[in-house]
Amino acid sequence: MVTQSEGPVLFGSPYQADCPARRILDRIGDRWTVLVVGVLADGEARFSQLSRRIEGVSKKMLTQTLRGLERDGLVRRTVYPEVPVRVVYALTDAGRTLCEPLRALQEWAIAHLGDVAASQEVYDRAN
Amino acid sequence: MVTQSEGPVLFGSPYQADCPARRILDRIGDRWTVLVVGVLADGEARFSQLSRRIEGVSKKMLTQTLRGLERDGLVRRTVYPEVPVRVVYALTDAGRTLCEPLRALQEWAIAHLGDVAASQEVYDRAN
DNA sequence: CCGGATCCCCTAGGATACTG
DNA sequence: CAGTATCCTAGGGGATCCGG
Repeated sequence: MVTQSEGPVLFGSPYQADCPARRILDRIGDRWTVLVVGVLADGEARFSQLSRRIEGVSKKMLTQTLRGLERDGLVRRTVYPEVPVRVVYALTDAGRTLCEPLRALQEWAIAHLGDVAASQEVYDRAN
Repeated sequence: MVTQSEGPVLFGSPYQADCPARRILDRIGDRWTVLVVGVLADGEARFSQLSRRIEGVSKKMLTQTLRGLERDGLVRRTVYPEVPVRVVYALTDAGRTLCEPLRALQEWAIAHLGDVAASQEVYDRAN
């Protein structure tokens, strides 16, 4: 099964400009991006709600991350010009499609984290 | 469909010590880790081969990444004490299970990169 | 309440040279 | 060939203050 011949198998040469691996890594390689998508997967949220649910994120990083996702068309930002402004963030249809692969990753994590931890212990004991 | 109730919701509270999201992000958040696994998905490889296929990675980072993967039990390192030493890296069974979710991500990237680029252009034009 | 603008620190990680 | 050790700097990202 590990065979591979032609076509854009695996991750190809990671430094081609148009290499998908590069792009996707630039996007999800950033921890905050993934966490924001994770929270928004539960439904829309306001800035302060995101701030609270993603403990440890600074306003600067949260803003920056949301701008990036908005630019990518994965998140929609809606401003309600009320008295104190209200801003709501939600995943777009495109953004929602990203949840699936992310969930697969999370499931992998849940399924294998125990083994990984055990392996680490063995490794550390031997070193 | 975006409803959610109980259970380990997508990424939950990201700062619990045992939160899977945290762990998995620590692992795949790093670009080199993902690229190494991607290359090894094609089969075992020597240090210099990895070095060549993953253009731009420094020896320091490659070593560090491989050590991390070995510690996690995802990669097996075999040393052949020949004249010039020969060292071969290969995915373990556990490591191979990680290929699937990663592939899903890559497929997402391929499918949506065009839209993302288009969205960016629109966004940038408006700003 | 949302988030822009600044300052500033710290460390991830690249370059280089050396060893077994 | 397969690393290890050392040095050094770019910029990620936190803290803080301000404006709409």
